[in-house]
Amino acid sequence: MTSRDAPRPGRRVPTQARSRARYDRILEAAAEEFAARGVDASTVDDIAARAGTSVGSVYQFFPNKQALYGAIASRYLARARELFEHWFSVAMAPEGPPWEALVDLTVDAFAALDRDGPAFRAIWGNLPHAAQALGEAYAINREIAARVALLLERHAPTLHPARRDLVATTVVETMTALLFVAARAEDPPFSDAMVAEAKVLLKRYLAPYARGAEAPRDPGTPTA
Amino acid sequence: MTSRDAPRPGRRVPTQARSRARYDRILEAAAEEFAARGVDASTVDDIAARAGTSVGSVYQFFPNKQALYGAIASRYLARARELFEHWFSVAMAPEGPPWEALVDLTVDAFAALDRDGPAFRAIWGNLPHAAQALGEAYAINREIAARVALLLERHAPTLHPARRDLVATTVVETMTALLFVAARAEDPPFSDAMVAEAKVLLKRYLAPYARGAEAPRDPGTPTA
Amino acid sequence: MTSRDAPRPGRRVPTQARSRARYDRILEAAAEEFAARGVDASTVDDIAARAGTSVGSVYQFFPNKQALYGAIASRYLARARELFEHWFSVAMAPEGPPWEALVDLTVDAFAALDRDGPAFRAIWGNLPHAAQALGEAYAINREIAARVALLLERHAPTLHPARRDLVATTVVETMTALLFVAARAEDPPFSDAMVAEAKVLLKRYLAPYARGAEAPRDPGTPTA
Amino acid sequence: MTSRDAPRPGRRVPTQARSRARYDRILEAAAEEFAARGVDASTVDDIAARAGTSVGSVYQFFPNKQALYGAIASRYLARARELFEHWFSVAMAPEGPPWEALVDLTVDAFAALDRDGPAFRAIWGNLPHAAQALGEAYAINREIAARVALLLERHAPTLHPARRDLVATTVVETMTALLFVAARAEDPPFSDAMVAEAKVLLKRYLAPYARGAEAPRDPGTPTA
DNA sequence: AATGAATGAGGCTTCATTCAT
DNA sequence: GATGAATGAAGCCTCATTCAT
Repeated sequence: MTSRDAPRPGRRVPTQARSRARYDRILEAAAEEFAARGVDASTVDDIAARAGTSVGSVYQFFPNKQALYGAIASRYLARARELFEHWFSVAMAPEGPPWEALVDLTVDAFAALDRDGPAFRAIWGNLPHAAQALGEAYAINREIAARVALLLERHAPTLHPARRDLVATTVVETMTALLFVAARAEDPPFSDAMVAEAKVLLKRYLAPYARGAEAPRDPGTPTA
Repeated sequence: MTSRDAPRPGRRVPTQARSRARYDRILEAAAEEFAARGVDASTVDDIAARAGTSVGSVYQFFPNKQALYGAIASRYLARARELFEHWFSVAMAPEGPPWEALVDLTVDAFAALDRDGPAFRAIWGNLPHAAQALGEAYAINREIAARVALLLERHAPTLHPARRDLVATTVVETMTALLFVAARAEDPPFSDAMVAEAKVLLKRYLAPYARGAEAPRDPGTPTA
Repeated sequence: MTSRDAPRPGRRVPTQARSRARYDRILEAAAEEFAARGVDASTVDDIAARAGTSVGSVYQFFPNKQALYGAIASRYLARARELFEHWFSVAMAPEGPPWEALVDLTVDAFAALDRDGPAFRAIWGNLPHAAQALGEAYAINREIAARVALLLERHAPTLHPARRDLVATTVVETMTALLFVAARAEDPPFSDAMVAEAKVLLKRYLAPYARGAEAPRDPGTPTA
Repeated sequence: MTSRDAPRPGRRVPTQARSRARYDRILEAAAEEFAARGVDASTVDDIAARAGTSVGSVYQFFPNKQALYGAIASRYLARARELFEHWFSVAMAPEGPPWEALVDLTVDAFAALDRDGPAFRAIWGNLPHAAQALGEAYAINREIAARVALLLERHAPTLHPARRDLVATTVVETMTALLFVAARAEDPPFSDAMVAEAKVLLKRYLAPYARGAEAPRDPGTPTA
């Protein structure tokens, strides 16, 4: 992950490693600033200072402030994709876990992703910047929702495709919102409770869909 | 919170009809700008132009840009409070509606609130500014959640108080997130579907709690 | 020239006149800075300070630094055009002055133009900026040379058109260069002598062409 | 002016072949950049890249960017001096060429100097930098004009010394300006025509002075 | 000696806020 | 009160120069 192959012992990690470390520190600092004050209120100078470097170095790696947001988001997305790829295979296995377990696993996975740092808060608290930073029409949630829709296709096959997208969007937005609250909270027990409650909510919401049919008797299912 | 008379700090609330109209136009213009480009990217000049006035007039009514956000949020909150007051009395009536209807009514009421203009998007899309604008530790959602907790007290009396707050927060954040998506969508049918789905979700989530007990058999209820 | 029509006596010149004066002061200051240190070495802050205003005011009138150069050049060009228009009519008159007088008049006119301020030095000492400031392919000298070519058409009708452009260019570049030296010199007598010498040079150069034919015997005329 | 040995301030003049080549490449690259975009718009990085080295190497040889301009100008001047030295001796010879031939030779020599590379354009297109780079009060043209004055002393001995300087300056500025236009032109035939025209102009201008007296009847000679 | 990553001063420009009219 | 020109602090970004490798 760090360098390609083991350099001659005791040498030559320098520039590469130095650079890489600096890059990481900058990204981390940016995420912290973005999470704490918002993208717009964060200054590149402050980010550099927090990263222990100079503005110049920031611009060595990133063409502008937006690009910092973009890099953070991309990183996060890459990891999120990995996660999904993993749960996908798990979920697809002939003897895969029941869907409830899948919800638990997914929420936990995302919650873990969030805990890894302030990146999560930086991204979801500044979503309007995503479009600018990742290409005009791009939306992170859209991408994640598309993957959730695929899961639904397996676990709620009778759900009408159009409805499926609606449900996927609902799931993603809800999970995101609740995990965001959890991530923002200073109080760890509360965070944990929030994560747990998110699971409860999602499972109650999805249960009727997952039952294999659209649960005709459920009072909450719209007739239209 | 800000009493009607006694025009303290935030400059004076205009009385003359002319002024009042201008004040409203400014707030409306600000909400539109905030919703469209975000608070930070909106300039006071643009807001004034959109309102058909001059910067000077904006500063006649508002001490600074943040105050515009604050005023929009306050207005929104005031209306939300009214709504709650109303549903409260309805819900409290001896022969009040069943809780499911209450969910429908509330979601619809909020959805209507959103439709009244871009204020909703302006507020929820720029939440980080809420603290700055409304006082350091203030959070809109907290206030709304507190009122939801009161409703829960009536409809899910057996829910442990601590849990109640958690549930209230969950409900508010979820509803907010989903209505935000609905409000943001360009596509009206999708918006409507989203609102409908929000009701479904909330009802499925709350049903076990509302059943009068913590629904011991529900698989989603955490044991801890 | 200043305001369109006499305002009610004792009133309403204010804003208009104020603004206009500021605009002029800024342009003057810019010309001085550009002439003294070059466009690139001049800072907008210094220009504003020299003009007795703030940067903001500079940007109220000009979108960027280049535009200052552009405005100075345009102004100069407009006046130069006026001059030419004038000499044109004089030169075209049935009993117009002999061409030698025309050279004197033109050089004097331009020399006067230069004396009006540092604009001349600002422009000709920073010519490379002309293209950027006035539109990609634009060149001031080209425009002036084109007008000189018209004069040549009258006074040296036998000169081959292609040659005419060459001569016009030569005249303009030479006059410009010499007047530039004169304008740059701190020593007024030297400046005057330089201007006089420029006339001498141009007249000696043009005499053979003006004689009505290409002066076959002139040893300096190339055979090719 | 800067003696060849004794490598004082401006860092050391390289001796090793490798170094020498690099030094030359850097200077050439700098001249090209300066000619193409101007001194201020050229970055040291771009120069290094064009020279196929690194910034560090540039600073090995030159203490700062100005010094690059200075070195280019010095080099050019050195060659110009050589040229003059040569024509001097030619012109001084008992049976030297007539002055007209000398003009042709000189213009051609300078034109050749220009063609040797972009150095000429780099220097004359960025004259404001000459003072900074070569010492506060220094002016290249002054030095060249001084040498031309020496030639005049021989060929127009009756010219009053004060006048002589004026004429020398006029000659230098004119020649420079015209050759600059020629050097800048993309179109080779036009360049050649321009050079030819410059000879024509100079010969017509100098003829009366060279005739050995101040040509009393010449209409262009000022009486003052 | 060569390299190029790191530094940070400083320039351009924006825009919240003030204030003269 | 209303207007919008004026102000200037502050942010983004560039690039000359330094310095560790």
